[in-house]
Amino acid sequence: MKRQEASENGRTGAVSIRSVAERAGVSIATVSRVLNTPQKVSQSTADRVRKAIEDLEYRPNLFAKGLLTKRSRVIGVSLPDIHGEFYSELMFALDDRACELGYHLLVSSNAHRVERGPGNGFALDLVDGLIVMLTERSGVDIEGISQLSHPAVVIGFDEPGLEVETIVVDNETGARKAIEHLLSENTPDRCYFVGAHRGNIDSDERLNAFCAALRKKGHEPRSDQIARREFSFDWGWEWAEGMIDEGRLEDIAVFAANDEIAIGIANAARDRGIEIPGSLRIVGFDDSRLCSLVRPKLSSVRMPVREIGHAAIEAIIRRIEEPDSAPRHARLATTFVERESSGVPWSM
Amino acid sequence: MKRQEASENGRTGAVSIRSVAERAGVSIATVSRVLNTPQKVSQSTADRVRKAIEDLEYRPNLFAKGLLTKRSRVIGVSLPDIHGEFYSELMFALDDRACELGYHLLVSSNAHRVERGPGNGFALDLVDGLIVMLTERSGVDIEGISQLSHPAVVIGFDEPGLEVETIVVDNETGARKAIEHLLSENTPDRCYFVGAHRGNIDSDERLNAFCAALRKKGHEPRSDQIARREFSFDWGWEWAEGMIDEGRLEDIAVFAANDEIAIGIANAARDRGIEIPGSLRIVGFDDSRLCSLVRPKLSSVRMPVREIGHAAIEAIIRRIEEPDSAPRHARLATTFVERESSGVPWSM
DNA sequence: AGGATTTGTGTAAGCGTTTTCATATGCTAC
DNA sequence: GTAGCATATGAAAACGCTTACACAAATCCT
Repeated sequence: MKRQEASENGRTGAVSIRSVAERAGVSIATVSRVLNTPQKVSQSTADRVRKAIEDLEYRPNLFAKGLLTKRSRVIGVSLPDIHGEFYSELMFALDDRACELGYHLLVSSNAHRVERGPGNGFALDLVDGLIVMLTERSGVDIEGISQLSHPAVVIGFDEPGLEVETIVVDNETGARKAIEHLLSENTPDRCYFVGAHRGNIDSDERLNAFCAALRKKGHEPRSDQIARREFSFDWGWEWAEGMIDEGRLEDIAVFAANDEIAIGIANAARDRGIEIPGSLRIVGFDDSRLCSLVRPKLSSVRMPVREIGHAAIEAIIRRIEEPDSAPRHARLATTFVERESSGVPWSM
Repeated sequence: MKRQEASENGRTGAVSIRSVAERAGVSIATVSRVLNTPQKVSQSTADRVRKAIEDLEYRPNLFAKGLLTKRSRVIGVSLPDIHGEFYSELMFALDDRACELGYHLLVSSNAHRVERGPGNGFALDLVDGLIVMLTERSGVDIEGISQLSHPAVVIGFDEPGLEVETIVVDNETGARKAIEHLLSENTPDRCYFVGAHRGNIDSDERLNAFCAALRKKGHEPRSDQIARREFSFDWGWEWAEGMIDEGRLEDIAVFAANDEIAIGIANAARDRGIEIPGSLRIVGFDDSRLCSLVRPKLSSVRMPVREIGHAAIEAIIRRIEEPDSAPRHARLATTFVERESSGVPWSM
């Protein structure tokens, strides 16, 4: 009914280091050495042991191993409740590098929610280290993270004297370029920012860049130039509808805090016959694949997602292997990507 | 420099079940029982032990526990190299349910690639069970999966006598509805299918539904009505350009095997002044968020992503807890979602 | 009231590894 | 030829936990 091997070894895991040792006619210590420190074993014995391992399809028990070594080669990843392309891109990047370096990913998007379900928190004690991604300034105990008994890396939040390794994106550079681009054709009093709620780290930083650029032009942003709610298509749409109703969506430039908002605005404008970029110029943020899928193609600011993922993995592994090294703080650049939606108005 | 607690307990893990036992004045067996079988311990001792656990911030060592119980409450998830919304939605659904049931997710998109990197294969022996998602008919050893020493659930592939639990999507129902919808306004000889390469399970099934519907109308699909390459925007675009060059993209209906292809086609058509749905009617597949972001809004076929994720988790946990129960085979329905891109041609 | 059961707790035997220490073997060097 | 050393292997002690078994005390029955 079952397979030959299966019944031969009895049940799962029945083939232990002991079986291998017996079959190869050596002690279990030697088997262990063949696996971990081959240079300490003579060629001939090693070959014999390896043969036995293969014959028996032996795989070391990771629990036993972990019990001794306190290592699992598993990295915990805690993500905020974000959806969309960004999530999958980041996961791929993380997984990619982790795989290369012989690690695995234990993922949770719920980990940060306070004690959800019976699996209290994370399988914290199984992982060698933790990558935590933050998007909100509040509600997270950054102090707590740095005092975890595990090595940790934080993505998305940084602060001068933080005792934890961090990786952040430099929203400022890309955003500034984007806004300066808009300001080259529109006066600062006719530029608008549409973002997520106050407290969202990225949205706030993008807004700061926006305000700074306007001020540099000698214009103090009016409160009506700034709208905040959430990172969604619907919010962009709604905002745009409101503007149109007041007859104010023409001959202006909008810097949206992400691509979805930007597309919401663009769609509303389009449906009401407002030309992009003829009368309304728009720049999004994230440079997601959406940008090239919509018409006109959306100008945006590129997030270095792959780089973030790779850096995070490398950072956490460094922390795991050299826990006493000083935590580093990486800052990855964003870059403005010009497409059609922010073209020079009369170029059409 | 460090925290009080930290130095008190020495290093990580220094607080073991033994420390708790001593502090509470009981044996380690009792501590273990308080944690695992509280009903076997008197109220008063239990309280005392729990107090000690709290004071010491004791957390059981999962490796030691796993060594005995052979359980980690971790589920392995192996995903194919898919990008986009689908991935993140599925992950959320999986995580969501897993969390609720006290399990964690060990994820890899590389696991299926043959022995990539030093972390050979999966951290297979740490997980209690495996969820494997398949998209290609070839290159995967389904026999191998079913004979893994671990419980397993396969998403995306099914076959009559398979000895492994499966969860598949019924591409046929939704696809048929979609095509019948197209056929209500277009003759079968003017309907086209644009999909991914042969061998992709979903694309093939969708194509089958397409052909079946056409045959039912008494029309044997011509080879030029079927185009296959990949699930991408660019492929859709390219196909459409080719059709336009031959002057054949008008007064027809297209069933695309996913939303991206559909949008590629729609964009190409739009740029060349072909009206949708006036002259070209399109239906996509997946019902991703893209559908509502593009203009005209894209008709599509909804994949029950959340349901798949939830079902997969429930299935694998059932297999873990009752390994001898007969493997079930779930088939989840898809549903046609009508939007603008497939509207009645003259309704505009 | 005395044996039978139930209840609460401790003792100790593993679980499958890694790793220290001791031992044995074969060399090199005097 | 024997002291000295590198090399190859084995014995055994952890690692932190669960659980079968043993035992004492408290509870129950007739």
